[in-house]
Amino acid sequence: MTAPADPDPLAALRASVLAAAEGLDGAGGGRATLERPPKPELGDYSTNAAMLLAPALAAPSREVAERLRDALRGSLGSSAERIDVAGPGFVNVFLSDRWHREATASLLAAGDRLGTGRPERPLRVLVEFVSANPTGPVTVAAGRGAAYGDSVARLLELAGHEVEREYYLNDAGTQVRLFAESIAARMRGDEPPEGGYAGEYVAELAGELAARGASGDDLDDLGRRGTEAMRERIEATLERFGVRFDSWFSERRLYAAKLIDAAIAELRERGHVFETEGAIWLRTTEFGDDKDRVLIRADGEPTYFAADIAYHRDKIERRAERLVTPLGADHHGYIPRMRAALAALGVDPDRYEAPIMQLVNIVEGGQRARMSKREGDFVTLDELIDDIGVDAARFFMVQRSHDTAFDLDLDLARSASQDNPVYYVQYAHARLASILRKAGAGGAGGGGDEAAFAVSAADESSLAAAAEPAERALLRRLLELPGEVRTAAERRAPHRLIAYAMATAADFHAFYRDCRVVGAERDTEAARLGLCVATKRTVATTLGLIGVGSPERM
RNA sequence: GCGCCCGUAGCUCAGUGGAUAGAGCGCCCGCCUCCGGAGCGGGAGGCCGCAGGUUCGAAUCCUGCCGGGCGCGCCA
Repeated sequence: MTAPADPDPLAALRASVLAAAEGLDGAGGGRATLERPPKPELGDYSTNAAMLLAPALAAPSREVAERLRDALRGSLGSSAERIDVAGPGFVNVFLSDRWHREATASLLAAGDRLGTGRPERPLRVLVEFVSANPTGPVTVAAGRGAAYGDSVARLLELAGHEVEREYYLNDAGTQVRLFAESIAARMRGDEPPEGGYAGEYVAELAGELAARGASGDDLDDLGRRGTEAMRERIEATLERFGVRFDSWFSERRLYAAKLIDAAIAELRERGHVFETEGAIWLRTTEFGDDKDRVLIRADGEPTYFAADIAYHRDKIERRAERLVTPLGADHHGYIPRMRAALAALGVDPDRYEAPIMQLVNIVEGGQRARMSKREGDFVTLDELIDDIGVDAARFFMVQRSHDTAFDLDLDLARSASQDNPVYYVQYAHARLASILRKAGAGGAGGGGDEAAFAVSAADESSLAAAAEPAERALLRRLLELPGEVRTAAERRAPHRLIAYAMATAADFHAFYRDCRVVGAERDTEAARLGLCVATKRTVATTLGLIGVGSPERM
């Protein structure tokens, strides 16, 4: 019974462990983990299942572990070389040469679909991100949201979900009016109004718009032209950053299509709307919010919240099953009311997810750059890219959990550009490319022959077993990719990929040190070249998820 | 005052119940007749904020406290 090229050998191994645990008739085995022991001498993989089962079986965990070990000996057969019980009841598995050979073959058979997931139930996910007001350039803070949101979108796609990237354009309302007034003031040669936009770009924009015949008297027109000009700039910046949207959803469209009225009508119909003090309110306290919220102000204008309800209702009507909406930390107080609004519409609020983006401080010369858009005193994403490049910018911004505020030290990012972590990973990729070129597997004219080579190497019978510890360590690392992608996608945690990429690069460098590839004995060379091909694809895939390039040469 | 987030090595941060807590940077010591030294190996450096609790086992879960960030508008 050969099951060659199992698409995910680790998943298969985990399934065997779970099946064996279930066979012991205890409850609670479902939470069992399959992980790597802290020391390689302890085994290739380890499970804690016995300790979880012990209470239900009313038996000492060591004893349960021994029974589990016996069951696994039967089910794993020749895949396992040895199975131990250790410590309080860990079951440690040492896998055989055969298993390693099959695992290598499976990596190569996966081709460029490496890491691709197939969830039990693929979801339609709408990732709305950046959504910065079109009243100024993209700031670094918004850039972090862009890097994060785009990586989450890429992750969800690779994990097998259907993803739409959307930018919500606040091209209506108070801020746009202020923006228009600021432009008009500059056209007259005046200072912008109190609370207006003081940035130099406003003056430049005023000049451009005047040259194109815009009038300083028509604020609606100025607002429209001004926000459209900024939108184009924003789009260009994000494009440069490697971020592209499937759709730009205009707030103005909500008004034009009477979607706000429709949303409020539905809320009223469902009995959650009331009027007092001349305003129209939504009773969000009924759904866990700590105070009720205004939908229509006493002056008759809908609030931002009302527009946002209409927008999210529209997302639901477009059949989005999950609404992933990274928000700046200063908006986190907004989440309970949005959840309440969705609940009031009869929508499960858990479909709405708002990961909170904590601050990123740009530090230069030991000082924090200020980033107030209205005061025009900020670092733009374009400036950051000019400074440290797209790859470093995306790598650094995704490196840390979205939930953690961190300092991005420009001096460090610049001066470290030789020893930058991003180059560490990219260097591994370039080195791999070089080895494959040397071996003739990369082909002189490009990577075309690499795939053909991989296919021929995917026949496990031609491969030597990975015998060296460094080979096995690298192989096991590569096998983790599907699980890493799944976990990172589920947790909306692309920063895990950085850690994985670094670990993969480190394992590769150790392998490179210990294992001669080109010129090794025939089966060994084939196996090692196969490992190189798979490693190169793994690194490229992982970096690709972060939007970082994988150079063939550096 | 209330709510959310954070507190882990000198610095920036990983680690959402497992074995002796990790990475990068910085510091110290080694390694290029050999597939790329943008690399590798070794070392120093930790009351995982504090105090209780839960359990076979806690950086991880619960409670309280201390410290920091961000919110608490008929602004967006």
